Amino acid sequence: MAKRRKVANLLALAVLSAVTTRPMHPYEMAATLRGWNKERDMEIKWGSLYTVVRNLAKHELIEEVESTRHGRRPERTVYRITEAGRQELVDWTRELLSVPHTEFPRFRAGLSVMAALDPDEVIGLLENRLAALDEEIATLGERHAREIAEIPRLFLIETEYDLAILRAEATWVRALLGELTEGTFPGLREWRAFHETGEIPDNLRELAEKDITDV
Amino acid sequence: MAKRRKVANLLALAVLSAVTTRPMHPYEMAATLRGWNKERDMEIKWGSLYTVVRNLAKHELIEEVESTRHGRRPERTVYRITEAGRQELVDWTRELLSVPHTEFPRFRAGLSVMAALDPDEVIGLLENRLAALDEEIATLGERHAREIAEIPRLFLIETEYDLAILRAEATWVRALLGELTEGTFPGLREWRAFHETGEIPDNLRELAEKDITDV
DNA sequence: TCACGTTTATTCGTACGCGAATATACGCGA
DNA sequence: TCGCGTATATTCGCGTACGAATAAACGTGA
Repeated sequence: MAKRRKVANLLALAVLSAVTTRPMHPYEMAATLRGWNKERDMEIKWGSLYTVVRNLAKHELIEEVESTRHGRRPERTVYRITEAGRQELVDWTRELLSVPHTEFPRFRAGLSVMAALDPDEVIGLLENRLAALDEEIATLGERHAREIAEIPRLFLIETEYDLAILRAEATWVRALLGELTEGTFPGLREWRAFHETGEIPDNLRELAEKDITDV
Repeated sequence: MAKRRKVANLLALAVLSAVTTRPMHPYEMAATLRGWNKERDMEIKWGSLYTVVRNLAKHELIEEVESTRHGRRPERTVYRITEAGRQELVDWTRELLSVPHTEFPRFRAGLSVMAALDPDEVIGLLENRLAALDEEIATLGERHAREIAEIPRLFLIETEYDLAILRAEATWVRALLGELTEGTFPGLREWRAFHETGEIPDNLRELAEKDITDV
């Protein structure tokens, strides 16, 4: 499914959704998206805005309406969405909702090299993480409670998703921490020994060389 | 906390962890990382390998050991990790484990523009997603069960994390789907009406213009 | 009213990420 | 032993994302 988009940057999706409401010039798009708090939903780099807008126009997903100049200010080009653009917005949204895309959170990368640290240090680090997670969950939860009074749930749904995932991560970290502090994590002894003596256990050495043919 | 890394690409972290075991030349690093299934843990683009290695060397996190040539083959440069490199690996791992980094999964972006689609279509899309999620959870679960027999849990911990998050997402999607199919999702009527008539309800129009001053 | 910070609005330069190309060597079947 | 597919190993060129620079206009407090 997940096809190649003519303009791949997600900021383009946001721009399309903004110009759906009415024609705008780039800075107005930025203001609109900021007003909608779109920065909470995706990684937006405002430096990419004009590039993205130009690319959208190049591929005729939006088109120029007029170009005016006020006083000595730089020229402002107003764009409107095209039929193809409307189609792209809908099609892209469909894809994002229906096709799970394998993501690589940085925490996952960290976990994958966790063995590089002493287990006792890992305990401390995970405790820090957990505290930060709990705090973020609290903050987000309060904000959501505040906003749900004014904004239809349809437009806060991403926050609810976010909260669910954050809670799941906190739960998982808490469980792992439990195993580590209580010493029930299998292989904990060898892991600790490795960091005390600096010696790699035989079974691990074997593993490290797995699948590596002599080059 | 999260400071600027001299080499920011996560592939650099993987390279550092590879050359920790013994000095290697780039292609050997690739083979090692592939043997460790590092591609499951982070987005790895092999086209970036030589750039990353060069940058690591430039910043003296790894250093050249020897440069040999076999027959007419291109020259092979063997690198070893430096003390600074070892430090970077440890420090980076610490950061990844302890500091939660706000991520922007694509699904979140999709949810944030969900209103662009008809609710009845959304139901179908989410059902697709759920099916795919369930299947992936099953596959991952089986693989984990198979591998835990041979590999210490310490090196499968990312998979367990992955499973936990996938399960949480599946649960959340299932719940949302329930509300949509049973019609208990608040504002569902307005959402549907908007897509039938194409008319934006007054309270939404107001919202859409929120925070946008006349430009 | 004038100095100065903020908002409005866009352009520019470049680092670097990465797809694709390149080129040799090796294994193995016919 | 010859041909061909695959593995070995690295270089190159292009696009684009994005930080930083630019600059006018506006608001406001003294």
